[in-house]
Amino acid sequence: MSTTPAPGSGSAAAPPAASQREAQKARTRRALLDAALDLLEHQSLSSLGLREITRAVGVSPAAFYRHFRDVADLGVALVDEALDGLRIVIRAGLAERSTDEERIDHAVEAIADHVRAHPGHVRFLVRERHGGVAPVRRAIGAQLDRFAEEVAHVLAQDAESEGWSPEDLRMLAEIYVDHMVMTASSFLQAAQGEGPEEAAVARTARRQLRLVSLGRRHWTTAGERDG
Amino acid sequence: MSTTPAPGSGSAAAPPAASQREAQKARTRRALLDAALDLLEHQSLSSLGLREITRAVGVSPAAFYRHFRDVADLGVALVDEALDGLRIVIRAGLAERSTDEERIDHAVEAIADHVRAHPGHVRFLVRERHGGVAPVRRAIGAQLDRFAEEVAHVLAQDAESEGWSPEDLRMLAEIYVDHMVMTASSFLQAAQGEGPEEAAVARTARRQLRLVSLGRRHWTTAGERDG
DNA sequence: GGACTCAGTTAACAGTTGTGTGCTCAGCCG
DNA sequence: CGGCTGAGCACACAACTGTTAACTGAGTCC
Repeated sequence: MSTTPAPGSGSAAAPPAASQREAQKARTRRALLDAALDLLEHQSLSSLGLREITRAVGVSPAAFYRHFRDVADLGVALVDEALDGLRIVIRAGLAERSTDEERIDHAVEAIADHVRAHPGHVRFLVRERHGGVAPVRRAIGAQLDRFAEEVAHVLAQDAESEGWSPEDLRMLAEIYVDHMVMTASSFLQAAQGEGPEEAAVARTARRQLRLVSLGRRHWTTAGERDG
Repeated sequence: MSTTPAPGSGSAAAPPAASQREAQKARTRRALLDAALDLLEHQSLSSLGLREITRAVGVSPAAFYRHFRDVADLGVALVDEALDGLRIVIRAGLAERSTDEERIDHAVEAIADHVRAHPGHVRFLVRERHGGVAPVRRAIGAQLDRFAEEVAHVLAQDAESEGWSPEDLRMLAEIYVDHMVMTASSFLQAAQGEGPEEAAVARTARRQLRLVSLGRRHWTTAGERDG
């Protein structure tokens, strides 16, 4: 049972005048979200039943409707939660470090930490990114899109990015974001004994990022054909 | 309703002495697989019901057991089908073309064609790669693993790969395989009006491959730190 | 302290699900 | 031809699903 707090709740999110009443409401809401996350370890959202969730929490099925319209609605709530955490971690890291080498090491380590701290949220994200529930899939897509835009913006401020078109920066950012998701997924598998161990995953991820970073350095001197 | 043949059935797969009896059996088996694929357009495997499939085909629920033990079992059958097709297409293309530019253009076009020809299979693959049904997830993982190994083997025969360790070749191959899956997924979204159009997806994919290819060319002259 | 709000309850609704048993009858084989 | 095999059928089973309705009672507000 995951009793870890929601990823976003680390720094911001002040308790909004909790009048014992809405405090209790918030607690069961959290319980529903957490129970859903636990159940989603072994299935995907489109097969997760409303009753299944309420049973795990210990409330009646009807109580669910006081918090969410749908299971899909709950899913969308989970998306926001899951990606807010990741964005904060990575963006802060990227902006500060100087050399490529440092940035790569830090980013990979940050991903590993995040996966260790919030495995449920990460699994949910990776699984439902292409999953069967349209609203959730769209929500994840939109969030990752926004994320890529931010990364592109950070990259634009590097000295190396001189002469890069916005389109190419965006393309590069998408490589990074996709790679991040894949790496997170690999860490997750490592954590539960499937596939290579965590150290090997980190090593491969670093090398891949280094190769991309190498391609980036030689891009403008070579590229610019193709329409 | 997809009435397209299975991806693998293009070149090999001779009809194994179809005695009208097992021919009919094979036909309903196909019907079950196709119906499942259609239904999976709007949901994921872990929520796909056995009765749902048989109802779509027009046979009784009990008939299902003559062909598959489980819905998960049917899923594994779909995995083999879906990846056999892709592997043949890509591997053939990669081995023949000479310059990077040609290979990239050809690979992206081959992916686009394959997605157009077998959207259901591709969607299934992308969706269930991280999906909630363990046997299917493992089957896809194993197949993609084998795929990456083959790509690494092809890459090893390039002149550019001199001095590359098997581990680094494998790392590079994984970039390519993951990128291929992501590209296929983007084409799929494009085909149904979500996200950028097909031409834009192809353009971005080509640029990304070009950047990776650039990193590859400068790898050995720069790399080889990190343990 | 009395009216009110509203998170959570109980009970019932009509469908649905996976699985088992025994049957039928077209196709195969000697 | 006659016997056998086995794909598909009809039917029944208990268990489960999402959703609605009316109700309860603790917390809030004036």
